[in-house]
Amino acid sequence: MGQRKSGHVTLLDIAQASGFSVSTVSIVLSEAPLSQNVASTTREHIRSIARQLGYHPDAYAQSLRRRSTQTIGVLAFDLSDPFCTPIMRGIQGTLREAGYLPLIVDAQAQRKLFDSSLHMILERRADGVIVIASWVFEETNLLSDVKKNNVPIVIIGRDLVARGIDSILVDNEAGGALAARHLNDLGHKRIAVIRGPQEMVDSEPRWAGIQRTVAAGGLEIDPELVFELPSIADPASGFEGGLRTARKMIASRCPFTAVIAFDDLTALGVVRGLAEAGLRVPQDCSVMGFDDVLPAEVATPSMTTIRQPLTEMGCEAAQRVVHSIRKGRGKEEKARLHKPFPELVVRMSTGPPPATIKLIQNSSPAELRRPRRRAPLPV
Amino acid sequence: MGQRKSGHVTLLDIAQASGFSVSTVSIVLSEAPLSQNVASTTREHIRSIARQLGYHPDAYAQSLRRRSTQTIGVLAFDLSDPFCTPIMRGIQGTLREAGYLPLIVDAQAQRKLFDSSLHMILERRADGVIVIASWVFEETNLLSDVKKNNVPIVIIGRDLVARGIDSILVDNEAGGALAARHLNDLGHKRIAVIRGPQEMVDSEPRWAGIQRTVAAGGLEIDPELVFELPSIADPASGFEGGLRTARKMIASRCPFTAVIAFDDLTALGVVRGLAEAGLRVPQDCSVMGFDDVLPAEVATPSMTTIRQPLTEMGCEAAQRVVHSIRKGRGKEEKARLHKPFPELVVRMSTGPPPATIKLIQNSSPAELRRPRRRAPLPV
DNA sequence: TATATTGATTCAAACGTTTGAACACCAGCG
DNA sequence: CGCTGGTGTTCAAACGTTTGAATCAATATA
Repeated sequence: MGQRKSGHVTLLDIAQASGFSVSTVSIVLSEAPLSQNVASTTREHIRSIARQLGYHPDAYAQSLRRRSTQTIGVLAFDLSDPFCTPIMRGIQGTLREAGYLPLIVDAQAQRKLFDSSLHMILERRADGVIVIASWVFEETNLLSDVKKNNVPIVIIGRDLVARGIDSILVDNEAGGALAARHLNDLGHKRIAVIRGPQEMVDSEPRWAGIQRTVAAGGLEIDPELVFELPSIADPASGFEGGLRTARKMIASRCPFTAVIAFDDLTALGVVRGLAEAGLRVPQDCSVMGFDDVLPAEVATPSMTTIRQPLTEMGCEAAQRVVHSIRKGRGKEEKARLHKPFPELVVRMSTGPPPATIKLIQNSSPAELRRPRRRAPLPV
Repeated sequence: MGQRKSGHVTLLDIAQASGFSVSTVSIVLSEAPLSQNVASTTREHIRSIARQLGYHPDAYAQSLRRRSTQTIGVLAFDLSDPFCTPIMRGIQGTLREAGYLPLIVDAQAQRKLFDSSLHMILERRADGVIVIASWVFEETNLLSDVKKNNVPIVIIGRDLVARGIDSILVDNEAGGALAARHLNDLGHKRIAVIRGPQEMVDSEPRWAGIQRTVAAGGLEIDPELVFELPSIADPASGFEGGLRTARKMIASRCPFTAVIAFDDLTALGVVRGLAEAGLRVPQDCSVMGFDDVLPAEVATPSMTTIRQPLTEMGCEAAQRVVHSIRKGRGKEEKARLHKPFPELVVRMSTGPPPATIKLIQNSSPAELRRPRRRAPLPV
């Protein structure tokens, strides 16, 4: 057959097989403007041979010559995290429309892979970069290499405007407020909160939003009911963290009727922990998550949660890079922060508080043992 | 700065900045064997300039020249399906070790994207291809183009040995048997089965395995309790399908104490449907899934399921392509089928059957209405 | 002194494309 | 006959690398 040593069919193969020159073949197959001038018989002939030989143009050679790859590097902190997938959807949809190809890279929740992945993207000459960040995110100075090679970059899940990088980050404060408001409206007075691990930037503003709202309702959160997930490297740790925290919560015997968890997986862990203790959701205790990922939707009871507009965020990110690219490489615009609004999704895991708080059914019923009073929290 | 019109720092830039030739710079930076001969002062000088300018070699130019991309195309039918993610993990881990880069492509559960994605992979000159198939999988003749360009290919989730393609597919028959056996051991006599949509190849053997095992126990499955998911294009349809089927099941008033669902998402749908009718899992009815994906694990009650060794399957696939590549391009080995064994994972969604079957609590209790006797099913 | 040997560096061709410029042919026009 | 203007095709350079062969000192060997 027409195989070269490389094993791939090239223009030269087709040229030889058809009797025309490489140029002509190229012009025909790439449908260059000049191809109008090529005799239609020739065109057909060349095309048929190409089909027959199973020719596919070499994207590498093309990009080298054209000096543009039409490619956007997409660096996801962990492709197996259900949080990433709707974002990817959004990105891919938009990129496709714009005629760009995503170069998907998975950091697999490993810090060290972040750096090498970025390297890779640079070497692949992506025309732009989108980073989906999360707890596993190295403040790598490779980001400045990206700028040095003036490749536009957008980051989702982190505010890096200060470093001159376009950022997209949900309004966490509003999200926290939304959650607190919902429980407030249902009549909950004793709400437990599981904060995210310290290094997560989302954690603080969500907590602030919760506090602000609870305070507005004339209440406060009992400090004994505030927990924090441990710093983690482990990706599926959300669920485990929630489970363990729930156990702790119950063991502490400090009464509560609702839990706001840091994210959906954590919330699912809490549900499990409550179930272990014989507590039903939402009859005995309401549980809320954050993000709205698939497992939250398909669990029973389905999870009430604060939905991040993940798909839209992906679209937005893609639009921005593409825009930056088209705008022209030199044009340094001021980096902007986009703060989409989250949305309350009421499902089945929340309801009115129980008439009496039963804490642990199988041991001494410690109903309503009021905890010692504490000083109000600092604002 | 040292920016060319392309906006990327090249060897030439460094050559000019350092006063050495492009060759020398290349030899130093790519750490070619010859670089031993280069004066160490020169080496350092060149390296420092490269660092300073933020140089990254152009993977396109490199691959073009080296005639090898060290890249494996990975075509996933739907990256947002939790089924894919452990496979991807396995693939990526193994590829990384072997020094290959995955070129991840997402068909986003759209048939038409399959073709263009394969095109893309060919154009990107992947040294090999791994396809993760499922219901959305076009029997595209592009697969023969892949062979024409003699790129080794492995498919997961489909048996395409007949077409000369290495295949990896879980032993579905054994899986079905495992599930049936488990329920049998627990003492269930009236088992409902939700088969997969017709076009899914997994469906038939699973059903065969179930039947074989049930028959071995001297029982049979009531044909009234056999359902089939509709043919679907929609990806998240598993859950919906399970939910709807459960409703139908309950409405039919034909008694059952356990359900074997086609996959985990379907099983979660069933749980929801049962809950709607006030039935508890596993006290009133046991439910089993298949695959063992994340949502099954974090649901409460956690889902008893038949685990596919997805990560291992990914590893295996990667090893095979890499092996085929190393083996040499021409060497046409006979295509093989790898049939990994599934594993029963007992969790909380299954238990002994209830003493009395309560079907729908709020309407007339149709306990144990025995269905009309049927002829035994064909083996 | 002539000739290997080694060390440090460079030449130049090649990888598979694209594309501006050039070429060869033919028709029609003055 | 010399021009102009198509039409159909090819030349050759370029994209950024890599690499076998070549170059050129300087030093060691005969």
